[in-house]
Amino acid sequence: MYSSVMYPRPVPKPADAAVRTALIEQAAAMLAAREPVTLRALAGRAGTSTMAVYTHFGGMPGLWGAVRQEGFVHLAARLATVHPTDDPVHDLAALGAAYADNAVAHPLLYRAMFDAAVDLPDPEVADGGFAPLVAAASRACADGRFDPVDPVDVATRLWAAGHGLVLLVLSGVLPAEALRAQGPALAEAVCLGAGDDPARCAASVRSGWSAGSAG
Amino acid sequence: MYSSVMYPRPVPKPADAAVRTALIEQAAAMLAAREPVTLRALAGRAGTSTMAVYTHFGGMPGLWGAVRQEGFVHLAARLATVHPTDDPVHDLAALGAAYADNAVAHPLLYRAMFDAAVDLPDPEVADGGFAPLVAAASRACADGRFDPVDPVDVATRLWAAGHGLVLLVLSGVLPAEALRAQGPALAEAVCLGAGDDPARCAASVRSGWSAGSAG
DNA sequence: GACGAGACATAGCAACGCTATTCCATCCTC
DNA sequence: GAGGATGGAATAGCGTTGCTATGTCTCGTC
Repeated sequence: MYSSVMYPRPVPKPADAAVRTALIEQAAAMLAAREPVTLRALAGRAGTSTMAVYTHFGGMPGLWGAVRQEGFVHLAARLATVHPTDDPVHDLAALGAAYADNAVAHPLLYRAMFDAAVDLPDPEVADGGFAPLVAAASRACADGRFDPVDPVDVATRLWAAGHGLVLLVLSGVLPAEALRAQGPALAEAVCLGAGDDPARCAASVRSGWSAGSAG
Repeated sequence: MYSSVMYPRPVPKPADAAVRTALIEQAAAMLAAREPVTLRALAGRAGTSTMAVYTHFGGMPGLWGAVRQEGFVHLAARLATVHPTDDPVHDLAALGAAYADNAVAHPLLYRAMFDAAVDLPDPEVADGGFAPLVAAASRACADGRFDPVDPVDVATRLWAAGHGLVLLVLSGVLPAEALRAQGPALAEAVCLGAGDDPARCAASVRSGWSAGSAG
Protein backbone atom coordinates (compact mmCIF):
# COMPACT_ATOMS: atom_id res chain seq x y z
CA MET A 1 0.00 0.00 0.00
CA TYR A 2 1.32 3.43 -0.88
CA SER A 3 1.88 5.79 2.02
CA SER A 4 2.30 9.50 1.50
CA VAL A 5 4.05 9.72 4.84
CA MET A 6 6.94 7.62 3.62
CA TYR A 7 7.22 9.45 0.29
CA PRO A 8 6.21 13.09 0.79
CA ARG A 9 7.08 13.71 -2.87
CA PRO A 10 5.95 10.52 -4.59
CA VAL A 11 8.18 10.83 -7.62
CA PRO A 12 6.48 8.00 -9.54
CA LYS A 13 3.42 6.58 -7.90
CA PRO A 14 3.06 2.80 -8.22
CA ALA A 15 0.02 3.03 -10.46
CA ASP A 16 1.76 5.59 -12.63
CA ALA A 17 4.82 3.41 -12.88
CA ALA A 18 2.58 0.57 -14.07
CA VAL A 19 1.25 2.74 -16.88
CA ARG A 20 4.80 3.80 -17.72
CA THR A 21 6.11 0.26 -18.00
CA ALA A 22 3.00 -0.86 -19.86
CA LEU A 23 3.58 1.80 -22.49
CA ILE A 24 7.28 1.01 -22.80
CA GLU A 25 6.66 -2.71 -23.06
CA GLN A 26 3.89 -2.22 -25.60
CA ALA A 27 6.15 -0.02 -27.68
CA ALA A 28 8.89 -2.64 -27.54
CA ALA A 29 6.39 -5.35 -28.43
CA MET A 30 5.08 -3.40 -31.40
CA LEU A 31 8.68 -2.79 -32.44
CA ALA A 32 9.40 -6.50 -32.24
CA ALA A 33 6.22 -7.25 -34.21
CA ARG A 34 7.38 -4.76 -36.86
CA GLU A 35 4.21 -2.74 -36.44
CA PRO A 36 4.41 1.02 -36.80
CA VAL A 37 4.60 2.50 -33.31
CA THR A 38 2.08 5.33 -33.57
CA LEU A 39 0.67 7.29 -30.69
CA ARG A 40 -2.91 6.15 -31.14
CA ALA A 41 -2.07 2.51 -31.78
CA LEU A 42 0.26 2.45 -28.80
CA ALA A 43 -2.34 3.97 -26.48
CA GLY A 44 -4.96 1.55 -27.77
CA ARG A 45 -2.76 -1.48 -27.17
CA ALA A 46 -1.78 -0.31 -23.71
CA GLY A 47 -5.42 0.34 -22.80
CA THR A 48 -4.83 4.00 -22.05
CA SER A 49 -5.57 7.26 -23.79
CA THR A 50 -3.07 9.16 -25.89
CA MET A 51 -2.61 11.67 -23.09
CA ALA A 52 -0.83 9.08 -20.95
CA VAL A 53 2.15 9.29 -23.28
CA TYR A 54 2.37 13.01 -22.62
CA THR A 55 1.89 12.94 -18.88
CA HIS A 56 4.51 10.22 -18.45
CA PHE A 57 7.00 10.91 -21.23
CA GLY A 58 6.20 14.40 -22.46
CA GLY A 59 5.55 13.11 -25.97
CA MET A 60 6.74 10.52 -28.44
CA PRO A 61 10.43 11.52 -28.33
CA GLY A 62 10.36 10.99 -24.57
CA LEU A 63 8.83 7.58 -25.08
CA TRP A 64 11.52 6.67 -27.60
CA GLY A 65 14.12 7.74 -25.07
CA ALA A 66 12.60 5.35 -22.56
CA VAL A 67 12.55 2.59 -25.18
CA ARG A 68 16.21 3.30 -25.95
CA GLN A 69 17.02 2.95 -22.29
CA GLU A 70 15.04 -0.26 -22.08
CA GLY A 71 17.18 -1.60 -24.90
CA PHE A 72 20.39 -0.85 -23.04
CA VAL A 73 19.05 -2.43 -19.88
CA HIS A 74 18.13 -5.51 -21.89
CA LEU A 75 21.60 -5.59 -23.44
CA ALA A 76 23.29 -5.27 -20.07
CA ALA A 77 21.20 -8.14 -18.74
CA ARG A 78 22.17 -10.30 -21.71
CA LEU A 79 25.86 -9.53 -21.27
CA ALA A 80 25.61 -10.26 -17.55
CA THR A 81 24.85 -13.89 -18.44
CA VAL A 82 28.43 -14.14 -19.74
CA HIS A 83 30.42 -15.06 -16.66
CA PRO A 84 34.12 -14.20 -16.62
CA THR A 85 36.62 -17.02 -16.87
CA ASP A 86 40.37 -17.00 -16.30
CA ASP A 87 40.87 -16.25 -20.01
CA PRO A 88 40.07 -12.57 -20.66
CA VAL A 89 40.35 -12.93 -24.44
CA HIS A 90 37.87 -15.78 -24.27
CA ASP A 91 35.59 -13.46 -22.32
CA LEU A 92 35.96 -10.63 -24.83
CA ALA A 93 34.92 -12.93 -27.66
CA ALA A 94 32.04 -14.31 -25.59
CA LEU A 95 30.81 -10.79 -24.88
CA GLY A 96 31.03 -10.00 -28.57
CA ALA A 97 28.98 -13.03 -29.49
CA ALA A 98 26.38 -12.24 -26.84
CA TYR A 99 26.24 -8.66 -28.06
CA ALA A 100 25.63 -9.76 -31.64
CA ASP A 101 23.07 -12.34 -30.52
CA ASN A 102 21.10 -9.74 -28.61
CA ALA A 103 21.15 -7.36 -31.56
CA VAL A 104 19.86 -9.81 -34.14
CA ALA A 105 17.23 -11.10 -31.70
CA HIS A 106 15.81 -7.58 -31.29
CA PRO A 107 16.82 -5.75 -34.47
CA LEU A 108 14.48 -2.77 -34.33
CA LEU A 109 15.09 -2.24 -30.63
CA TYR A 110 18.81 -2.33 -31.35
CA ARG A 111 18.44 0.33 -34.04
CA ALA A 112 16.32 2.46 -31.72
CA MET A 113 19.04 2.26 -29.07
CA PHE A 114 21.39 4.23 -31.26
CA ASP A 115 18.92 6.85 -32.46
CA ALA A 116 20.71 10.05 -31.54
CA ALA A 117 17.58 12.12 -32.19
CA VAL A 118 16.19 11.39 -28.73
CA ASP A 119 17.94 11.68 -25.38
CA LEU A 120 18.40 8.89 -22.91
CA PRO A 121 16.65 9.59 -19.58
CA ASP A 122 19.66 8.14 -17.77
CA PRO A 123 22.74 8.39 -20.04
CA GLU A 124 24.95 6.29 -17.82
CA VAL A 125 22.78 3.24 -18.37
CA ALA A 126 24.49 2.89 -21.75
CA ASP A 127 27.70 2.11 -19.88
CA GLY A 128 26.13 -1.07 -18.59
CA GLY A 129 26.89 -2.77 -21.86
CA PHE A 130 30.34 -1.25 -22.11
CA ALA A 131 31.71 -1.93 -18.63
CA PRO A 132 32.09 -5.72 -19.05
CA LEU A 133 34.17 -5.14 -22.17
CA VAL A 134 36.46 -2.71 -20.37
CA ALA A 135 36.75 -5.08 -17.43
CA ALA A 136 37.80 -7.99 -19.65
CA ALA A 137 40.27 -5.83 -21.55
CA SER A 138 41.73 -4.61 -18.25
CA ARG A 139 42.27 -8.17 -17.11
CA ALA A 140 43.96 -8.97 -20.40
CA CYS A 141 46.35 -6.08 -19.84
CA ALA A 142 46.97 -7.04 -16.21
CA ASP A 143 47.61 -10.66 -17.18
CA GLY A 144 50.15 -9.60 -19.78
CA ARG A 145 48.14 -10.99 -22.69
CA PHE A 146 47.81 -7.47 -24.06
CA ASP A 147 50.45 -4.80 -24.29
CA PRO A 148 50.04 -2.01 -21.73
CA VAL A 149 47.44 -0.23 -23.84
CA ASP A 150 44.36 1.61 -22.60
CA PRO A 151 41.66 -1.03 -21.98
CA VAL A 152 39.00 1.55 -22.81
CA ASP A 153 40.50 1.94 -26.27
CA VAL A 154 40.51 -1.80 -26.87
CA ALA A 155 36.92 -2.07 -25.67
CA THR A 156 35.92 0.86 -27.87
CA ARG A 157 37.44 -0.74 -30.96
CA LEU A 158 35.75 -4.04 -30.22
CA TRP A 159 32.43 -2.27 -29.73
CA ALA A 160 32.79 -0.26 -32.92
CA ALA A 161 33.69 -3.32 -34.97
CA GLY A 162 30.81 -5.32 -33.55
CA HIS A 163 28.38 -2.45 -33.96
CA GLY A 164 29.33 -1.98 -37.59
CA LEU A 165 29.12 -5.66 -38.41
CA VAL A 166 25.75 -6.00 -36.71
CA LEU A 167 24.32 -2.97 -38.46
CA LEU A 168 25.50 -4.06 -41.88
CA VAL A 169 23.72 -7.35 -41.29
CA LEU A 170 20.58 -5.68 -39.94
CA SER A 171 20.57 -3.31 -42.92
CA GLY A 172 20.63 -6.26 -45.27
CA VAL A 173 23.93 -5.18 -46.78
CA LEU A 174 25.64 -8.30 -45.49
CA PRO A 175 23.96 -11.71 -45.17
CA ALA A 176 23.21 -13.10 -41.73
CA GLU A 177 26.05 -15.60 -42.06
CA ALA A 178 28.50 -12.72 -42.06
CA LEU A 179 28.06 -12.43 -38.31
CA ARG A 180 29.54 -15.85 -37.57
CA ALA A 181 32.02 -15.54 -40.42
CA GLN A 182 33.44 -12.10 -39.65
CA GLY A 183 32.58 -11.62 -35.97
CA PRO A 184 35.25 -13.90 -34.53
CA ALA A 185 37.77 -12.68 -37.11
CA LEU A 186 37.13 -9.08 -36.10
CA ALA A 187 37.44 -9.88 -32.39
CA GLU A 188 40.66 -11.74 -33.09
CA ALA A 189 42.03 -8.83 -35.10
CA VAL A 190 41.31 -6.31 -32.35
CA CYS A 191 42.95 -8.54 -29.75
CA LEU A 192 45.94 -9.09 -32.03
CA GLY A 193 46.20 -5.34 -32.41
CA ALA A 194 46.31 -5.07 -28.63
CA GLY A 195 49.30 -7.37 -28.55
CA ASP A 196 47.93 -10.84 -27.91
CA ASP A 197 49.83 -13.90 -29.09
CA PRO A 198 48.37 -15.07 -32.43
CA ALA A 199 48.03 -18.76 -31.57
CA ARG A 200 46.53 -18.23 -28.12
CA CYS A 201 44.30 -15.47 -29.47
CA ALA A 202 42.80 -17.68 -32.16
CA ALA A 203 42.04 -20.45 -29.68
CA SER A 204 40.58 -18.12 -27.07
CA VAL A 205 38.37 -16.28 -29.54
CA ARG A 206 37.08 -19.48 -31.07
CA SER A 207 36.04 -20.98 -27.75
CA GLY A 208 34.81 -17.65 -26.40
CA TRP A 209 32.59 -16.86 -29.37
CA SER A 210 30.79 -20.19 -29.24
CA ALA A 211 30.41 -19.89 -25.48
CA GLY A 212 28.85 -16.45 -25.80
CA SER A 213 26.51 -17.48 -28.60
CA ALA A 214 25.20 -20.49 -26.72
CA GLY A 215 24.36 -18.83 -23.40
CA MET B 1 18.99 18.49 -78.67
CA TYR B 2 16.72 15.55 -77.93
CA SER B 3 15.64 13.50 -80.90
CA SER B 4 12.74 11.11 -80.69
CA VAL B 5 14.14 9.26 -83.69
CA MET B 6 17.21 8.18 -81.76
CA TYR B 7 15.21 7.18 -78.67
CA PRO B 8 11.83 5.86 -79.77
CA ARG B 9 11.03 5.13 -76.10
CA PRO B 10 12.58 8.10 -74.33
CA VAL B 11 12.99 6.40 -70.96
CA PRO B 12 13.82 9.63 -69.13
CA LYS B 13 13.28 12.73 -71.18
CA PRO B 14 15.87 15.48 -70.63
CA ALA B 15 13.39 17.83 -69.05
CA ASP B 16 12.11 15.04 -66.83
CA ALA B 17 15.65 14.13 -65.83
CA ALA B 18 16.23 17.72 -64.84
CA VAL B 19 13.25 17.62 -62.51
CA ARG B 20 14.48 14.30 -61.15
CA THR B 21 17.95 15.58 -60.34
CA ALA B 22 16.55 18.84 -58.99
CA LEU B 23 14.41 16.92 -56.53
CA ILE B 24 17.25 14.63 -55.50
CA GLU B 25 19.68 17.49 -55.05
CA GLN B 26 17.16 19.54 -53.11
CA ALA B 27 16.50 16.59 -50.82
CA ALA B 28 20.23 16.13 -50.25
CA ALA B 29 20.61 19.86 -49.63
CA MET B 30 17.77 19.88 -47.08
CA LEU B 31 19.34 16.82 -45.47
CA ALA B 32 22.67 18.62 -45.24
CA ALA B 33 20.92 21.70 -43.82
CA ARG B 34 19.27 19.48 -41.22
CA GLU B 35 15.82 20.58 -42.36
CA PRO B 36 13.01 18.04 -42.28
CA VAL B 37 12.60 16.64 -45.79
CA THR B 38 8.83 16.80 -46.20
CA LEU B 39 6.97 16.39 -49.44
CA ARG B 40 5.57 19.91 -49.59
CA ALA B 41 8.77 21.62 -48.49
CA LEU B 42 10.77 19.61 -51.00
CA ALA B 43 8.41 20.42 -53.87
CA GLY B 44 8.43 24.08 -52.90
CA ARG B 45 12.22 24.28 -52.82
CA ALA B 46 12.53 22.46 -56.13
CA GLY B 47 9.95 24.76 -57.73
CA THR B 48 7.61 21.91 -58.64
CA SER B 49 4.35 20.58 -57.32
CA THR B 50 4.06 17.63 -54.97
CA MET B 51 2.91 15.45 -57.85
CA ALA B 52 6.37 15.53 -59.43
CA VAL B 53 7.65 13.31 -56.61
CA TYR B 54 5.03 10.71 -57.52
CA THR B 55 5.45 10.83 -61.28
CA HIS B 56 9.23 10.49 -61.01
CA PHE B 57 9.77 8.39 -57.88
CA GLY B 58 6.39 6.88 -57.09
CA GLY B 59 6.35 8.48 -53.66
CA MET B 60 8.63 9.47 -50.83
CA PRO B 61 10.19 6.00 -50.37
CA GLY B 62 11.22 6.07 -54.01
CA LEU B 63 12.79 9.46 -53.52
CA TRP B 64 14.70 8.19 -50.48
CA GLY B 65 15.97 5.31 -52.57
CA ALA B 66 17.29 7.78 -55.12
CA VAL B 67 18.89 9.81 -52.32
CA ARG B 68 20.49 6.62 -50.96
CA GLN B 69 21.92 5.92 -54.37
CA GLU B 70 23.18 9.48 -54.67
CA GLY B 71 25.02 8.95 -51.38
CA PHE B 72 26.77 5.85 -52.69
CA VAL B 73 27.72 7.63 -55.91
CA HIS B 74 29.13 10.46 -53.82
CA LEU B 75 31.07 8.02 -51.68
CA ALA B 76 32.50 6.24 -54.72
CA ALA B 77 33.61 9.57 -56.17
CA ARG B 78 35.33 10.45 -52.90
CA LEU B 79 37.12 7.11 -52.72
CA ALA B 80 38.19 7.47 -56.35
CA THR B 81 40.32 10.44 -55.31
CA VAL B 82 42.51 8.00 -53.37
CA HIS B 83 45.00 6.79 -55.97
CA PRO B 84 46.65 3.42 -55.42
CA THR B 85 50.31 3.36 -54.50
CA ASP B 86 52.74 0.45 -54.39
CA ASP B 87 51.82 -0.11 -50.72
CA PRO B 88 48.40 -1.81 -50.55
CA VAL B 89 48.16 -1.45 -46.75
CA HIS B 90 48.82 2.24 -47.12
CA ASP B 91 45.99 2.33 -49.63
CA LEU B 92 43.61 0.44 -47.35
CA ALA B 93 44.21 2.95 -44.57
CA ALA B 94 43.85 5.85 -46.98
CA LEU B 95 40.53 4.47 -48.18
CA GLY B 96 39.40 4.10 -44.59
CA ALA B 97 40.27 7.68 -43.80
CA ALA B 98 38.53 8.94 -46.93
CA TYR B 99 35.48 6.84 -46.06
CA ALA B 100 35.31 8.32 -42.57
CA ASP B 101 35.88 11.82 -43.92
CA ASN B 102 33.03 11.49 -46.36
CA ALA B 103 30.72 10.17 -43.65
CA VAL B 104 31.33 12.96 -41.15
CA ALA B 105 31.10 15.57 -43.92
CA HIS B 106 27.60 14.36 -44.88
CA PRO B 107 26.28 12.67 -41.73
CA LEU B 108 22.56 12.56 -42.54
CA LEU B 109 23.20 11.43 -46.10
CA TYR B 110 25.45 8.71 -44.72
CA ARG B 111 22.72 7.52 -42.38
CA ALA B 112 20.19 7.56 -45.20
CA MET B 113 22.50 5.39 -47.29
CA PHE B 114 22.06 2.51 -44.87
CA ASP B 115 18.32 2.83 -44.36
CA ALA B 116 17.14 -0.65 -45.23
CA ALA B 117 13.50 0.46 -45.32
CA VAL B 118 13.80 1.70 -48.91
CA ASP B 119 15.25 -0.09 -51.92
CA LEU B 120 18.13 1.13 -54.01
CA PRO B 121 17.09 1.71 -57.65
CA ASP B 122 20.40 0.20 -58.76
CA PRO B 123 21.72 -2.10 -56.01
CA GLU B 124 25.11 -2.64 -57.60
CA VAL B 125 25.98 1.01 -57.19
CA ALA B 126 26.71 0.23 -53.54
CA ASP B 127 29.63 -1.86 -54.74
CA GLY B 128 31.31 1.27 -56.00
CA GLY B 129 32.49 2.05 -52.51
CA PHE B 130 33.45 -1.54 -51.78
CA ALA B 131 35.44 -2.43 -54.91
CA PRO B 132 38.49 -0.25 -54.12
CA LEU B 133 38.79 -1.94 -50.72
CA VAL B 134 38.69 -5.40 -52.28
CA ALA B 135 41.22 -4.35 -54.93
CA ALA B 136 43.68 -3.10 -52.32
CA ALA B 137 43.23 -6.21 -50.19
CA SER B 138 43.79 -8.38 -53.26
CA ARG B 139 47.05 -6.62 -54.01
CA ALA B 140 48.14 -7.11 -50.41
CA CYS B 141 47.51 -10.82 -50.78
CA ALA B 142 49.26 -10.98 -54.13
CA ASP B 143 52.26 -9.08 -52.78
CA GLY B 144 52.57 -11.45 -49.86
CA ARG B 145 51.85 -8.78 -47.25
CA PHE B 146 48.72 -10.69 -46.26
CA ASP B 147 48.30 -14.39 -45.77
CA PRO B 148 46.38 -16.08 -48.60
CA VAL B 149 43.02 -15.07 -47.14
CA ASP B 150 39.93 -14.02 -49.06
CA PRO B 151 40.36 -10.33 -49.93
CA VAL B 152 36.59 -9.88 -49.80
CA ASP B 153 36.61 -10.99 -46.16
CA VAL B 154 39.36 -8.54 -45.26
CA ALA B 155 37.54 -5.72 -47.07
CA THR B 156 34.30 -6.67 -45.33
CA ARG B 157 35.92 -6.54 -41.90
CA LEU B 158 37.51 -3.19 -42.64
CA TRP B 159 34.19 -1.87 -43.87
CA ALA B 160 32.30 -3.15 -40.84
CA ALA B 161 34.84 -1.69 -38.44
CA GLY B 162 34.82 1.67 -40.16
CA HIS B 163 31.04 1.70 -40.44
CA GLY B 164 30.64 1.00 -36.73
CA LEU B 165 33.17 3.58 -35.66
CA VAL B 166 31.63 6.22 -37.91
CA LEU B 167 28.12 5.52 -36.70
CA LEU B 168 29.08 5.60 -33.03
CA VAL B 169 30.59 9.03 -33.66
CA LEU B 170 27.60 10.23 -35.68
CA SER B 171 25.26 8.96 -32.95
CA GLY B 172 27.11 11.03 -30.38
CA VAL B 173 28.09 7.94 -28.41
CA LEU B 174 31.77 8.52 -29.12
CA PRO B 175 33.39 11.96 -29.44
CA ALA B 176 34.57 13.14 -32.84
CA GLU B 177 38.20 12.62 -31.80
CA ALA B 178 37.53 8.90 -31.61
CA LEU B 179 37.70 8.72 -35.39
CA ARG B 180 41.35 9.71 -35.57
CA ALA B 181 42.15 7.89 -32.36
CA GLN B 182 40.55 4.53 -33.14
CA GLY B 183 40.31 4.57 -36.91
CA PRO B 184 43.96 3.88 -37.68
CA ALA B 185 44.14 1.39 -34.81
CA LEU B 186 41.17 -0.52 -36.22
CA ALA B 187 42.64 -0.56 -39.73
CA GLU B 188 45.93 -1.76 -38.31
CA ALA B 189 44.19 -4.48 -36.33
CA VAL B 190 42.32 -5.79 -39.37
CA CYS B 191 45.51 -5.83 -41.45
CA LEU B 192 47.38 -7.57 -38.64
CA GLY B 193 44.63 -10.13 -38.53
CA ALA B 194 45.14 -10.70 -42.24
CA GLY B 195 48.77 -11.54 -41.61
CA ASP B 196 50.68 -8.31 -42.19
CA ASP B 197 54.00 -7.69 -40.42
CA PRO B 198 53.38 -5.54 -37.30
CA ALA B 199 56.13 -2.99 -37.91
CA ARG B 200 55.42 -2.48 -41.60
CA CYS B 201 51.68 -2.42 -40.91
CA ALA B 202 51.94 0.36 -38.35
CA ALA B 203 54.02 2.52 -40.69
CA SER B 204 51.80 1.91 -43.70
CA VAL B 205 48.59 2.62 -41.82
CA ARG B 206 49.97 5.77 -40.28
CA SER B 207 51.03 7.26 -43.60
CA GLY B 208 47.99 5.96 -45.42
CA TRP B 209 45.47 7.37 -42.97
CA SER B 210 46.90 10.88 -43.13
CA ALA B 211 47.11 10.66 -46.92
CA GLY B 212 43.45 9.66 -47.16
CA SER B 213 42.28 12.33 -44.74
CA ALA B 214 44.06 15.11 -46.60
CA GLY B 215 42.93 14.36 -50.13
C1' DG C 1 -5.91 19.05 -87.55
C1' DA C 2 -7.86 15.65 -84.19
C1' DC C 3 -6.40 12.18 -81.00
C1' DG C 4 -4.04 10.12 -77.08
C1' DA C 5 -0.44 9.78 -73.76
C1' DG C 6 2.23 11.78 -70.12
C1' DA C 7 3.32 15.40 -66.69
C1' DC C 8 1.79 19.13 -63.90
C1' DA C 9 -1.27 21.83 -60.63
C1' DT C 10 -5.09 21.83 -57.37
C1' DA C 11 -8.17 19.94 -53.88
C1' DG C 12 -9.13 16.88 -50.64
C1' DC C 13 -8.51 12.37 -47.98
C1' DA C 14 -7.04 9.60 -43.76
C1' DA C 15 -3.65 9.47 -40.26
C1' DC C 16 -0.04 11.51 -37.76
C1' DG C 17 1.77 14.06 -33.30
C1' DC C 18 0.28 17.30 -30.29
C1' DT C 19 -2.61 20.54 -27.29
C1' DA C 20 -6.61 22.63 -25.03
C1' DT C 21 -10.40 21.57 -22.37
C1' DT C 22 -13.15 18.92 -19.37
C1' DC C 23 -13.93 15.36 -16.11
C1' DC C 24 -12.95 12.70 -12.20
C1' DA C 25 -10.50 10.38 -8.68
C1' DT C 26 -7.42 11.13 -5.02
C1' DC C 27 -5.25 13.50 -1.19
C1' DC C 28 -4.52 17.31 2.22
C1' DT C 29 -6.59 20.62 5.42
C1' DC C 30 -9.73 21.91 8.81
C1' DG D 1 -15.93 13.34 8.12
C1' DA D 2 -16.77 17.35 4.67
C1' DG D 3 -14.74 20.78 1.35
C1' DG D 4 -11.20 22.57 -1.55
C1' DA D 5 -7.22 21.64 -4.25
C1' DT D 6 -4.16 18.88 -7.04
C1' DG D 7 -3.06 16.07 -10.85
C1' DG D 8 -3.80 12.25 -14.12
C1' DA D 9 -6.97 10.60 -17.78
C1' DA D 10 -10.33 11.03 -21.55
C1' DT D 11 -12.29 13.71 -25.51
C1' DA D 12 -12.21 16.92 -29.25
C1' DG D 13 -9.87 19.46 -32.32
C1' DC D 14 -5.63 21.78 -34.40
C1' DG D 15 -1.93 21.85 -38.04
C1' DT D 16 0.85 18.93 -40.87
C1' DT D 17 2.12 14.69 -43.01
C1' DG D 18 2.10 11.44 -47.23
C1' DC D 19 -0.85 10.28 -50.69
C1' DT D 20 -4.63 10.14 -54.32
C1' DA D 21 -8.32 11.73 -57.39
C1' DT D 22 -9.52 15.03 -60.70
C1' DG D 23 -8.88 18.51 -64.17
C1' DT D 24 -5.75 20.88 -67.47
C1' DC D 25 -2.18 21.48 -70.58
C1' DT D 26 1.52 20.32 -73.65
C1' DC D 27 3.76 17.37 -76.73
C1' DG D 28 4.24 13.67 -80.14
C1' DT D 29 1.57 10.69 -83.59
C1' DC D 30 -1.29 9.42 -87.30
